[in-house]
Amino acid sequence: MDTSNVHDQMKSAGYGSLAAAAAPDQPIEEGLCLRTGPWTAEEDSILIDYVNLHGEGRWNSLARHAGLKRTGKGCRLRWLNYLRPSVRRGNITLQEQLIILRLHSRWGNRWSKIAEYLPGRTDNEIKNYWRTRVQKQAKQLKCDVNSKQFQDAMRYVWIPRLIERIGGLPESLPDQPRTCTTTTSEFEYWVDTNFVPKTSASTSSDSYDQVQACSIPTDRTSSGDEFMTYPCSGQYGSENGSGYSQNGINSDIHDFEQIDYCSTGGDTSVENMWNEENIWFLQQQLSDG
DNA sequence: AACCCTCACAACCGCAGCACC
DNA sequence: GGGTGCTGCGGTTGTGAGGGT
Repeated sequence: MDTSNVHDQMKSAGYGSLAAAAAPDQPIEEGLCLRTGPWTAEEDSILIDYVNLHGEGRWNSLARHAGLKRTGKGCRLRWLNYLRPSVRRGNITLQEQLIILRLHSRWGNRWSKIAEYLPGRTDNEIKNYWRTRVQKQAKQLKCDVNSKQFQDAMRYVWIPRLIERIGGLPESLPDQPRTCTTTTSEFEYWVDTNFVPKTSASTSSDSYDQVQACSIPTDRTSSGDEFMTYPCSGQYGSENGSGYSQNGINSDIHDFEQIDYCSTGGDTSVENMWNEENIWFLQQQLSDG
C-alpha cells in the first residue's frame, strides 16, 4: 500500500484538528493549541528541515522552536516512523517475515528490539504486521498467539514453509558449509553481515543485548530459549527427525546464505505465507498430532 | 449503487525509566 | 531522596481503501 496516499487521503478528509488541551504529560504554553491527526506536508517539511539543521532529540524544544503545534512525542513519532530518510516502505518481504517470526519467538513483543534487525523498518510497522497478520492467523486457528501450540506451529510448519518459499531449493547444496558449529548460531547466516543494528546495545542491561552486531543471540542453553533449535546441517522438522522432510522439503539452513536481508528492492512480499494452503497444511499437521 | 466487513497503516495514549535539579 | 521533565516503548484507536454481497 502506498502510505503516502493514505496520508494524503486522510488530510483531504479533514482528519486532524487543533487540540484544546495538551496531553497530560505534555504541558503547553499558555494560549498554544496543539494539532492532532495526520501531518500536513508543510509540517513535515518544517520538521525535516529542523532535524536536518539541528539533529534529532530534544523533541519538546524542537517542537517549540520549529514552530510546530505538535507535542514533542508527536514530532519524534513522525520523524522516526515516517520522515526519517532510512525508513523503508512497502510490503514486509518474506525474508523480513521470517526474521520477525523468529525474533518474536525469542523476544516476544519487544518491537523496537526486533526492528533493530530489520533495517529501515520501524517498531510500529512490525507491530502492525504482527497484529494484522500473525495474530489474525492464531485467531483463525483458535489458539492463543502465545500458546505452545501456536509457537510449535510457527517453529515446525510456518517457518520451514516460509524458508521454502523464500529461496526455493537449489539443485545441490554447497560443497562446504561456510561454518557450522554448535557454538555458532545459524541465524548469523540469515542476517546480512554488513548490517549493524542502529541502536547501541551496550547501554542496555538486558542480557540479550550483549550480542555482537550483525548476529543474533546464541545463548541456546538459556532456560527460556526455544528459539534456535533446528539441526544445523539436517532438515527442519519435528523432534523425531522426520518432520518436514516427509513432504519432500529439504530446508537446510545453508540454502539461504545468499538471501539479502538488507535489500531495499525486490518484491518477494507479494506472496504471503499466510495463505489458505498454509493454513490447511498447518491444520493437518496439528490434527495429526 | 449502497452497505458491510476486513485490512493496512498512521497516530495517539499511558506508562516506565532516566537525567537533571 | 523527591520532584519535574523528557524520551522511548508497547498497546490501542481511528481512518480510508478495497473487496464482497
